[in-house]
Amino acid sequence: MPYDPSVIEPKWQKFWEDHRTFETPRTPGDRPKYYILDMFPYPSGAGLHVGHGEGYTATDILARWKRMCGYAVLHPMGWDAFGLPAERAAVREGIHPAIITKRNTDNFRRQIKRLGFSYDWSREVDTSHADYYRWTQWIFLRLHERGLAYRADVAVNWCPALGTVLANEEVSPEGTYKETGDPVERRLMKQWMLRITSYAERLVEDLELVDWPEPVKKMQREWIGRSEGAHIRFALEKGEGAIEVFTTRPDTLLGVTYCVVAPEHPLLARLTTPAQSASVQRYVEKTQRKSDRDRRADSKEKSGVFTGSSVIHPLTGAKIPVWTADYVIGSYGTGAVMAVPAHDQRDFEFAQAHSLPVVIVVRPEGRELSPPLDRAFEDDGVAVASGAYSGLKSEEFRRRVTADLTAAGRGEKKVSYALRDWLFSRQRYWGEPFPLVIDASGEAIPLPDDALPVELPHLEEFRPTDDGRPPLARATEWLRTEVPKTKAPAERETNTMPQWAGSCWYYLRFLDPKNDRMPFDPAVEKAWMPVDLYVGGVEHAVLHLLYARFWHKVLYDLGIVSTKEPFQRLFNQGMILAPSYQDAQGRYWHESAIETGPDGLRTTDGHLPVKSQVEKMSKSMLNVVSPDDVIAAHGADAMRLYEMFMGPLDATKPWQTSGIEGVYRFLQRGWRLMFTGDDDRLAEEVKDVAPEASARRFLARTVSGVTEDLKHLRFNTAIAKLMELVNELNQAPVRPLSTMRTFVLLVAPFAPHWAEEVWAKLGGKTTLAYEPWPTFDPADLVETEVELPICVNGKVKGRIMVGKTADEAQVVAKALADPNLLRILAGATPKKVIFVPNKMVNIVV
RNA sequence: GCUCACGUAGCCCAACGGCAGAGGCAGGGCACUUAAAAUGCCUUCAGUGUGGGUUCGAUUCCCACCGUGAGCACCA
Repeated sequence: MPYDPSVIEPKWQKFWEDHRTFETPRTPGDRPKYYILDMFPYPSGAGLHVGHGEGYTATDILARWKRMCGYAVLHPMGWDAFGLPAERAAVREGIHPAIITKRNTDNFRRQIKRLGFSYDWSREVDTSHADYYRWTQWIFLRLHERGLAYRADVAVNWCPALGTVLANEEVSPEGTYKETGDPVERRLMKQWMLRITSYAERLVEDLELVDWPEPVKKMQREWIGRSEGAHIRFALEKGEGAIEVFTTRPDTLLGVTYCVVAPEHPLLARLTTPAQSASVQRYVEKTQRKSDRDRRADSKEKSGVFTGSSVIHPLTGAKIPVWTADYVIGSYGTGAVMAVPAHDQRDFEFAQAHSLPVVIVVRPEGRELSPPLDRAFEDDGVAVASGAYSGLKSEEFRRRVTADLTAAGRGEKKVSYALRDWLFSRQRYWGEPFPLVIDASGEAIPLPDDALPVELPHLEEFRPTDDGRPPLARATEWLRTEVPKTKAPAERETNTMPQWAGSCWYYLRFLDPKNDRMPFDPAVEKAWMPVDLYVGGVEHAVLHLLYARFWHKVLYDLGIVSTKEPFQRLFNQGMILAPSYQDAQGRYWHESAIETGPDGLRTTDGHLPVKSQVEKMSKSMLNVVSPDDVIAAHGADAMRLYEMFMGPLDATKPWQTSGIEGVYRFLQRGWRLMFTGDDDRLAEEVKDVAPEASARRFLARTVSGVTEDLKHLRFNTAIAKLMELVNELNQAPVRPLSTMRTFVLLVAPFAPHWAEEVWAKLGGKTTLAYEPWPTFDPADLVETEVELPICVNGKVKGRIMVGKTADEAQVVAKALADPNLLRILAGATPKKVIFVPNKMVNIVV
């Protein structure tokens, strides 16, 4: 039988399933553990795409390799199954989201299984099942007990198109929902919040503990936005109280020429004088109407109005006018700033626009700064015109003035974060219900643990109610309940948790997925955590990874997890793009409708000229590659190999349908190395003999190279080395059986079905999944002789063979004796000779 | 606007600062075949985006610019 993936792949998938080949014991026992995790998918209606396949293939290769290296490998898969798309499909199709979700997860499972991944399916979890979200609710109660969950009237990101609010992290800089591009507006609503800000410091600090890509750490640091500075109080000129500002530059305190409060600032009304009342009110209203997007777009012109009031400078006692302007953000710092136009570009622009004075109080070291400035000088330097502080360097100034203000009770050192609390409720049906009730007075009362799960009631209609309440308000029976202790009437919360909730802890549930007494057994947690390698797309750099880290730290504080961080090593696979074809009208054509004409690419039908470009895969661009089609044509093993062979795992790279031919041929050639004809006859060249020295060395190099590449996730070069080995063996008159066995084991993690089948044909009695990974004799890697290039002035002019241990004198003597080199040197005396052992000789004349 | 990553044959991609090519696709030739496909063998193809610098020697390190991609964007 020739190599036929459509026969052997289902056969081995069934074998693995029947024999529970990849079920993992409850704890690793005395073997070293390796927890390798994929970011579990949201099972969309579109099915698996090749981008999923890339990450899952990479982790599967590593999982299989680690098993062969003797590790206890935990490699689970599950479904992030709550979410908006299923709910929208439910409205559209009139089918319950649970049914749609089941349909989608069934399809995903089928597609994933068809790729032959070695997941332990007995640990599968689904975040939308009550036996899972029961524990999501349980964790919420722990958050609530610790004061980390609270309800507040907050200005939220309301998305009218979706009919729900969104977290800050879900809104793009343009003021749209990141997923769909629908516009988002500001609205004041009572919402559940999680106090992630109280973990801000640790979320920054503990990034030091993990082995993550630097860009991801950077994005998290920037999102958290830690900055050190001071709070300084400017007393109101009239009446009690003060404006408190946050600044990172207390050393510019003497350069303050005005203060600004945000239009949302609580003191604004008190500050506004009757004479200014009308213009301030007009300004505030104008600002409120502006979306975030407009506010940002208008950022070039610094608008604002004078309040009519002044505050007292905490050091000089001078009167400082107070303005309100929308360039100051109400929700950051204290919502008020001291403006130093000479040393802050934004303040400078505002001062220019409104003819406010500019006072220079810092000059660059070794240089004077003279007015008028054409822009702010924002660097550190030396203080000038700052009374007793004059002459101090900025750093020293900051320390001293902060201490002085503290002593005077007018300020103190302060760290500020850009991170805001996490908006944790959504006006949706298809999410986790909150485990609490709201009594007649409007107070939220948590339910006891034994009341969990609070199950989602069945609904037929998933749109918001006519009076604008969330879909759950339609479940009138479910809604009416009582306070558990007092039996007083109460209502359930009609909001649900956001999609991120379930994915915040799924990696822990995988450890003990069937446990019905607790989320997971702490003993099991200790044995497996942390996740050793977590692979997924970089799009989750801030959202999911920040939220999960936050929950994990809360669980750590509760003493139910043993590690500070959940994911020790993170790897982001690159995006896979695909060529798309567009005619002059901008219409897209599928690759199959394109041919090469005399003047370039054109459509086969009608011969319209088209241009091709490489873009993100998308339905509308007709360039989506489906794993089902690829598998049907070339099999899962070829698909796996090609996904890895395209290029480095972290690179963005284009899918080329023709590229898969190469790896498919590799599998066929590998097969034919061992078997000929239509029966299972061994090829004549395969003999049970010991390999010759040179063949042994080649194999040792391959084993060593592939092993090294696997360590560093360099799958593309590992596969290239296996191809080299096939090319080499193909030429060889004799193919020792032991060499062929080693070859098969090396291929096994990459193309497991192929490898199992060949292994069995070569006499294997059972799966090779736990066969020891091939080793080699290091002596075989040592070359006794090497060919050295001889350079003259850096250019290669010849090459000589020398012994590996030859010293400089020997090598140079041999080089200078080379007739060709003698001719090139033409009697010139070498000025200098550079000798790099085993690398090269460079003669400089 | 700011930050980061990446630019190597027609294409995808390799090369501890040391011979630019490991591998694959596509192209060409030959063999097998009545023919084609498949297969096997052989083979063409770049001097590394541009301009400087460091070095005996640069695809690799540094600077500037161009191009592509990603992230951030009044955070005081």
